[in-house]
Amino acid sequence: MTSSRKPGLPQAKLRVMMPGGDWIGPGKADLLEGIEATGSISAAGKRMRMSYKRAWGLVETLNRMFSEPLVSASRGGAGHGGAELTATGREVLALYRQMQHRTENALSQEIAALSRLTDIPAEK
Amino acid sequence: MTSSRKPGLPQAKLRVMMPGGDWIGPGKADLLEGIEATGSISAAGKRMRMSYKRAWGLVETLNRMFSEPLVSASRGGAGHGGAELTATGREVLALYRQMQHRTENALSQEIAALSRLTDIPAEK
DNA sequence: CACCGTTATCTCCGGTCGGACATAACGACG
DNA sequence: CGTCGTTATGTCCGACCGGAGATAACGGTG
Repeated sequence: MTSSRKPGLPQAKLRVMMPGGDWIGPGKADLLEGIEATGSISAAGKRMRMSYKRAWGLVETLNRMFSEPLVSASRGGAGHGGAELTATGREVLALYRQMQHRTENALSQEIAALSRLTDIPAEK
Repeated sequence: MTSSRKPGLPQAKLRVMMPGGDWIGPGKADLLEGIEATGSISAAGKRMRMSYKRAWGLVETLNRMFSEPLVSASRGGAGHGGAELTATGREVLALYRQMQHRTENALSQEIAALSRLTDIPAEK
């Protein structure tokens, strides 16, 4: 062994700034995914250990960001209320995941180079 | 004209998470560039309309992130003190800019698709 | 040895963010 | 028509962030 290194590789995260000044990043993407998986804003928030207030605020922002809402929510009713992604919502989520994968693939070279710069040079 | 759109395209910003929990994003990259250009932490901060305290804190973080400092600063002396990028600093800055360009190129397709989702559909 | 501009460090403070909690509305269902 | 779980909305509060400003250290230079 000639050098040691902090555990874990550098990791690129993506934030897509939208024209209105809002943005979508890993947090909102995960929340969308959680809503798709659980059918509920509060459950999706709970999964991420985030208060309902915050989860609801993020959804409100997401719904403002595009010309059509990404999340459709309903109170009461058969399933005692719930939420689901709209077609636009699924599309935006898929696009963000696609962007994530593309960046990961595009940056592996530089990630490795940065990781080397966290090496602790061996003793002379 | 069949649709209108908010001005400006979506824009991807990159945040590279480093193993220690710190990260480097557009702000720290611009600050490094400013230090390289001005030879001073305070001048670089001023250019970005940021307090010296904040600029100095960012530099401290940057110097902790890698195995060698990115910025070398000196008080007093010939030029009344100043700061410059180390070789590692220049390398990290170049790598980040490279990553920026690669992501821009890799994501143009999805950026365009997201932009279409901010269109306001034409009247029927 | 005083001067200079920058680095380095401190305190104070206002704005912001998010959590915790409370409350109400909702609407099908039994 | 009461029950239920969720959405929707509010208040209160502590944590954190960053700016403003003060102060000192530094070390060549004149």
